[in-house]
Amino acid sequence: MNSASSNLTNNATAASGAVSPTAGTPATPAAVPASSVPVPVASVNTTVAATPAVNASPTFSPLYQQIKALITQSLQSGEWKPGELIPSEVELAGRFKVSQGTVRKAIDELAAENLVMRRQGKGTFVSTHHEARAHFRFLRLVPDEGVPHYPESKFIEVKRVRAPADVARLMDLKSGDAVIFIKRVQYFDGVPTIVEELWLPGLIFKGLTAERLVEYKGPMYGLFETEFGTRMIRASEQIRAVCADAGAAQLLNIDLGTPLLSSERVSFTYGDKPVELRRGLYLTSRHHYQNELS
Amino acid sequence: MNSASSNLTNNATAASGAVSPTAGTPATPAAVPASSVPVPVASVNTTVAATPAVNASPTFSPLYQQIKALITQSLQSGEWKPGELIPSEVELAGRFKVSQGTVRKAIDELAAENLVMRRQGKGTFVSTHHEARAHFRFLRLVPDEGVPHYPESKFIEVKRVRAPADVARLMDLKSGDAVIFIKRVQYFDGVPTIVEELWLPGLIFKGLTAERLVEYKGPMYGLFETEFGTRMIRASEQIRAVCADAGAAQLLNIDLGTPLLSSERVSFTYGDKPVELRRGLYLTSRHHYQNELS
DNA sequence: AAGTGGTCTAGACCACTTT
DNA sequence: AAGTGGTCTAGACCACTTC
Repeated sequence: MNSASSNLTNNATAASGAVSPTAGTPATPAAVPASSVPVPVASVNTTVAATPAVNASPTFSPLYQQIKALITQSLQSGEWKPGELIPSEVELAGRFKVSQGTVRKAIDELAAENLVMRRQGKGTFVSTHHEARAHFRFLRLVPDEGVPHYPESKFIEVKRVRAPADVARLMDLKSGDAVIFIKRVQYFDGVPTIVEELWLPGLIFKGLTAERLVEYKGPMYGLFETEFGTRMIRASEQIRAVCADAGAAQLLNIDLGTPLLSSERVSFTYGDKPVELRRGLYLTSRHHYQNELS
Repeated sequence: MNSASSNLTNNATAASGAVSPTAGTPATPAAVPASSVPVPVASVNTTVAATPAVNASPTFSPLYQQIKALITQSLQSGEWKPGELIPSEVELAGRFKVSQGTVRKAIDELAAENLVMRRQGKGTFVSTHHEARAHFRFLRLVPDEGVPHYPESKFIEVKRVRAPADVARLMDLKSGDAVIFIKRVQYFDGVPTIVEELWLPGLIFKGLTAERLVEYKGPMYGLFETEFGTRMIRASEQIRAVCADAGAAQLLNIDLGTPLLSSERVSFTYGDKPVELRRGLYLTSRHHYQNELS
């Protein structure tokens, strides 16, 4: 009988029990007033109430992971926009009915994944691609000598097309779905160094035109984030060495057959959803691809 | 008067004060018996007593960073060897006279840097290159199709030489210092795919011969770790596209001029000390260099 | 049952930023 | 002074592994 509510394996319940200086009522040990017990958004063994679909099965996940998911949802939904301040740890703890430490651990992971940035004394901010330090997160090509700086873009082509089979497969679309195709050349100090082709889902990037790309100053990912509400948060890249074909040779002003670094990159937004395919050819005679292994 | 010891900015002191249910002696609030106060290895604003050299200046560093440094020293000194179990968090907390939470945070970071591996219920182990999961930490070349597996090695040359200027510079040696030079070809499914040259400091790798390399089965880093007490913990890599020269073409059985991926990699051991220079040429017609950006 | 890491809470204080 | 994140402690309980 006193185990009436003990099947709640929620850690928070146990912890609240530790606050039990209210244990002056030995007669009804199980009769804890519901109102005095903090009600976390979820128990350890169940999914967060607000979580839509997906996890109907008994999913084991620590509280802080559930909080992390909730915060991520707010990021995804645009409740807090890139560059903005999110609520303080104390406030979030209150909202989710958990301790500050738990919120802290959730935010720690989000910061490690570059979704948010902490600044002591100021607060926690939503990461944005409109920042010097974010500019080279996905562009690893740096000059052999001198300081890295952002290249200039010249757009060769921007059009709406139907996705070829290989593109569709990589972007989780159906073959023939509408996509935006972009081709551009990038210059470092006036030297053409990168030629790349991009594919973006037409549905999300409706209204993306050559004009908007040209007039926009700054990294393309900044434009995507601000104008299309789509933020790239990670990418997977495959690199090869290839020979320059006629097209690349002309655009990069190099000899046919010059070795180029080929990169095929798929970028993902929240929920591991692929939202960009990028195929680039890098001239590596005065630049190199820098990678840190750990 | 009761602030007699408040100029001690050590957090531990403050926390110990919180244990003050011993506050039955209001007459002498500042007279806390020294023996009852845990004496951390260091205060927040000073360097750990055991730390040799380097930080004589007033160095600000959180306790857990100091603990992390102490643990790293024990790893470096070989007190706990690769693959071995390190003392439990509780034990380390006792040794360093800090709370388990502080040790925990220190180990969290070491685990994030792949220096140790935690296993719930078992303990924390020193990372080792003798493990399946470690094998591809530094080798990012994976087959376009099929499951990655470790290549076979064929050694072309192993000799003691004097370090050329460029090699010496990258490895923090003096030009002319003794180094071990290794040249080998690596095969995937019998297909020659990688030709690479390695330079290792002669002082550290004294006694490294072709025989020992050939007879040793498994990753070279495993051999280095076990036989020479030198563990690679991170590396910095520069990648380019180049054309196969005569030597590479012959070893890889390809046409002269075939595009190859060129990698120059410097590997570091504890204390960010460079201990290996590796220059590789990768054939990327059936393999690619895989990189995750985040 | 005992020991390990993993989670969660609560409360203190510190360092930094802004008002 | 007030608010934020950053550090540190203490203690509880959970999940997993081993004896």
